[in-house]
Amino acid sequence: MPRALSALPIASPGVSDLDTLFKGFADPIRIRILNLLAAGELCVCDIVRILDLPQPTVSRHLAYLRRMELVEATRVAKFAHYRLSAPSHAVHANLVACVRSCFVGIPSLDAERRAAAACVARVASAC
Amino acid sequence: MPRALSALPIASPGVSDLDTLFKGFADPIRIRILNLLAAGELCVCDIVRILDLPQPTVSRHLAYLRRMELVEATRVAKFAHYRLSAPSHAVHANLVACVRSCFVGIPSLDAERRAAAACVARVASAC
DNA sequence: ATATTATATACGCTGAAGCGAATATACAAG
DNA sequence: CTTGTATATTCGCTTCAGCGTATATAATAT
Repeated sequence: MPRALSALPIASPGVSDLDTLFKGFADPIRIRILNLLAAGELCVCDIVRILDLPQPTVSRHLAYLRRMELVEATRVAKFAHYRLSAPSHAVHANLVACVRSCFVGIPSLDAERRAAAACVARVASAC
Repeated sequence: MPRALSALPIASPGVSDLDTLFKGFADPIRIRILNLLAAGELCVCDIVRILDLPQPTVSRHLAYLRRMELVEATRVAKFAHYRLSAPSHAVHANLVACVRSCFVGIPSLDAERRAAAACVARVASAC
């Protein structure tokens, strides 16, 4: 009796999956957004405020990241809450881990990640 | 007496360095080329043969990777020998490590890397 | 209903990247 | 010098991504 394939986690990606993944990271604004989301779930207005960018710019990049399946969103009342998706394969997992480890020590990213963490800390309520 | 900064290796990159780095990986052909070079130094004709792509296409992507400082080349007689550059910071190092570890198990990349390794093995001589 | 806040999308434009085909350069061999 | 092999670059073209502006949608409040 053959073993069932494991449900979701970690399949073998094709080259085009890798391409998609790296393209998701291949923009300075998206790098900054992914760095923020490494601190936890944020709504669009938090990201706009922390990165100090026009809202349509942020929304467009978030839509791009959603298409690449690098982030997920849920709507809670007026707010769209974005978070990093669970990695779908080893390379994806590695890149997310890299955001959490290798990005530390880069001053501008450190500052933005701290601001995001403060936002996440003010949990459910205002922000 | 303050400690001297270590010579070349591992400085703190800016966001635009990260952007440059990820853009280098953000193309299926470049992913395949970087995967080949993980096996060792190769000349352009090897890469052309293994990937079965037009030579100008390969040369153009190699030029791109050179500009991004992801690869280096030395000319030996008629042949341009390409290899991965030494990582210039932690994120770069992480990505190169990812090529060597996470790319393993992806069938098409495995096959191409094996072909490259065979090429590298036929060391100095023909190939 | 109207206004306000949050978010997403469409439009027109610009710039960069990719391709195939052709051409240029570099070197070796005859 | 001519030929042949290896590599790089240029050209014209197309596609895509990014931007700012404006507009659409969604939910809440008045």
